[in-house]
Amino acid sequence: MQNIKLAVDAVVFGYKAKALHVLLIQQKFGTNEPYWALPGGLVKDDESLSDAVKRELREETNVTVNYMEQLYTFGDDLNRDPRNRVVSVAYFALIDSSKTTIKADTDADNVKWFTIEDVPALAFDHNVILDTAIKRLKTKLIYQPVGFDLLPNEFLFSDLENLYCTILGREIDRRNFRKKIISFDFIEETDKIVAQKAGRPAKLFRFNNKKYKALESKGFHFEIKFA
Amino acid sequence: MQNIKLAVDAVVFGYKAKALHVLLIQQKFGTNEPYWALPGGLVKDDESLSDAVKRELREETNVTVNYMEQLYTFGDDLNRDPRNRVVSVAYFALIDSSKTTIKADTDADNVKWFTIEDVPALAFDHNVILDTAIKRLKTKLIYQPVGFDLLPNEFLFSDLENLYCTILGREIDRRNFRKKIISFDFIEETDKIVAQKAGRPAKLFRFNNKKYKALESKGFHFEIKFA
DNA sequence: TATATTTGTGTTATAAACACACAAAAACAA
DNA sequence: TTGTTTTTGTGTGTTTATAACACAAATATA
Repeated sequence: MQNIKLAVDAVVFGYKAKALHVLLIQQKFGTNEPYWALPGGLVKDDESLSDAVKRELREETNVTVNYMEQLYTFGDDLNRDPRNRVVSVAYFALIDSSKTTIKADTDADNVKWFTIEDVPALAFDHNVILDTAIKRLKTKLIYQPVGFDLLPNEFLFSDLENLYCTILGREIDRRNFRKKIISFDFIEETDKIVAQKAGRPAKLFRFNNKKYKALESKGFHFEIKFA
Repeated sequence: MQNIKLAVDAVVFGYKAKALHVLLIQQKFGTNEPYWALPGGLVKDDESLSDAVKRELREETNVTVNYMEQLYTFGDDLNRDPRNRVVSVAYFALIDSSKTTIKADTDADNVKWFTIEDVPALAFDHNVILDTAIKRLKTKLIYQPVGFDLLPNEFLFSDLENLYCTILGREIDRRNFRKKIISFDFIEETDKIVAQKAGRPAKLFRFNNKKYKALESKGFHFEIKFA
């Protein structure tokens, strides 16, 4: 008779104030020390894995995500949860944080965005899960147009560029970046222009997912590489 | 009280007779219809996921793999196993089939290599798992030097080329392919020359994993693309 | 010794990536 | 109102990588 518990955890990324953020929760456990942790919990018997993540995210953080995929299943460390043998299927999610208001709900005590640099020591092996997710995000940014899932529908070029710079952690040439992105047919220039804090006002752009999907099905491969 | 079983399954690829093969088993289940299936089974309480796969592979097929990584966790279909709720963590493995002799062992009835084209209807959702693994193999061939894990230590260029052609399912230019591969510092020419069935004898080449790892850690990115 | 088969090799053309600097539009301060 | 600061917007030449392409060398076999 097997006695292994199955859980799901979610790494939810958002991009605010020119920095990559991750969504963490602090659960109330009686008088236990209040570790921060990734949102997640045990899977129910009659529930799919992806439904379980969505339910936990709803219950604990009240967010809905733009993009989600399975990340990795953590089950090699037998004591990752000291109480039980728990295997966790981790998910990777992206969110437009500008249109989301997080709130503590039923079983969570506290929900908060942390910039990646300020993430504290987390419960269980959640720092390892987070590191895995950050690596995945970096490679996905290059090979798939997931950056747009971290931004509002209509975005400034400078925000997109800054997102790539800060997440990948390197300088990029503004002109070459812009040239490349604009060469994609699924990037649309709107006729809206917004004022900045200082300097010349900027155009808003839009990512057309329908056009992207059409191109992708014709064999197009998104890729953004820079030195 | 949760009642979900946790299993592991392995998709083991081999390359023989100029074709991609996968290792399947047929278990004895009393008088049940003998479906072919991926090697795998339930995880033990005191065993890591990767140990579980290795154990099942040893017990059921007696192979040791060159390369293994976690593939995906299948747990969205609640009835993928009609008997119980079973969530399976699938692994992806590569093997040099020339130096491996498979054999039926303790709890397996029958073990066999199938070419990808000849794979029958498998047990559970194993055809879905296999398809996922094939996709993963195709992308890994392009971005990581895993092709060498399907070949003997010392291999013919024509075998490597044929491996890429058949797995990716497209023609490649022999001269450009060779030029590219040889340009990598981790490909070594041996001084061995072997006779062919017909035609000019060919040199043996070797993949130097140590050199590859050194380059990789310096930021080198393997990539093979062809039109 | 001629024929079939497989290995081995170079060059040119085309496309993509890289490096690089200045003008335009606005806000703010003097 | 003028100049200073800040941010957006744009083009070209250089270098590197990919793409296309054909014939000679070495062996086995008829």
